[in-house]
Amino acid sequence: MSADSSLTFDPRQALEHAASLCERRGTRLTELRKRVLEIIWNSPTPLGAYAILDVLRDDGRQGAPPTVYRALDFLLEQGLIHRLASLNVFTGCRRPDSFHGGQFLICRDCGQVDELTNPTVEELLRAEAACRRFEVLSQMVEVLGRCPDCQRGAKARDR
Amino acid sequence: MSADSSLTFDPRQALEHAASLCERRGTRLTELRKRVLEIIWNSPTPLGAYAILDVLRDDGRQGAPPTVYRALDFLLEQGLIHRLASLNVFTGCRRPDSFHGGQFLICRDCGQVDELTNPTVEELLRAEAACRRFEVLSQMVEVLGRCPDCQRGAKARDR
DNA sequence: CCCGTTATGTTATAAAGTAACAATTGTTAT
DNA sequence: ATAACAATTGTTACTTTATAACATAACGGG
Ligand SMILES: [Zn+2]
Ligand SMILES: [Zn+2]
Ligand SMILES: [Zn+2]
Ligand SMILES: [Zn+2]
Repeated sequence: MSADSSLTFDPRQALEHAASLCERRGTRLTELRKRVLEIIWNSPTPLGAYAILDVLRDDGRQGAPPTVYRALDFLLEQGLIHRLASLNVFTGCRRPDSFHGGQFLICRDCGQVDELTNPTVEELLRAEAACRRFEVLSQMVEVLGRCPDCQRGAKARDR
Repeated sequence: MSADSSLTFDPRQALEHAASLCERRGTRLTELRKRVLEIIWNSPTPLGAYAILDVLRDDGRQGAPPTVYRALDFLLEQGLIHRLASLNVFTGCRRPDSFHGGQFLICRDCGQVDELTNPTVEELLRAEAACRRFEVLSQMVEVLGRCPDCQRGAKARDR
């Protein structure tokens, strides 16, 4: 196990990282986009677009659905967030440097999410695609289940 | 490469297979549910719930969204179809005998879908989950890209 | 400063999914 | 048979998620 400086875990670090990434790329992480990213990182569980919109409105900012969806589109393009299609929610990417398909463990009960980055899975899928002459554009892996905490909770209740 | 009698590719076979499966399980593949499954299998590309509803109405049958969603829920429970979360569509399962997480190659351009059943991918994900003490309930792999046909089409247009 | 580009504000609407209750059909036990 | 119960389907109304279309504002190079 080696430390990996590119792994982001806390909001502040993620935002700084995102800012420098966008600068390097010549893309514009505007105030709105940065704020949406911050809202996502500040949440313990992934948020839906309308939940993000609610927070923006609490900020006092005007906004309608397109405001949020456009910011989300940008962040998705930049690989700064992932979309969990099975739940219609968005979560911050912990490895925004390298574009990659998302791999997630999603807790059915508490909604918490753990991002995997298993290169073997990605390669296996690429290989499967290649032998079918299928050109891969993006990959999405979503594993639904129960996190350790929620398993304990359920067991405790069983007694 | 060995032939596998449990692989279904055409609607008629899939329906027969589904009927016998449900009979063995003591679950009821009613006319409505069977018809929804047939509609899904008859379509060259996965269908959304409302597209299925349109076909039902063409049949002359009454129906509202819940009619379709309930039938879809049943078919999902029985493992007779999969839901592609990234597109909000449903597709017939080619291996309904063994419950499994879905693994799909989805063509961005024509919408056609190829179902993979790579046990190594499933095992790898289970292993990743296990070493995080995460209890797996279901898996979903969606690879978005371009099928061979659509690659050729795009190339032809490039000339 | 001017002008083209990009980003955001705004209104309205489409698409996907569900809650709640009524009516019907199927099943089981007298 | 028929009453009682369970499962399925019909029906109405609604919530949530996402996008289209157009107006306004901010940015950035000459
Ligand atoms: Zn990521
Ligand atoms: Zn949990
Ligand atoms: Zn399947
Ligand atoms: Zn195609």
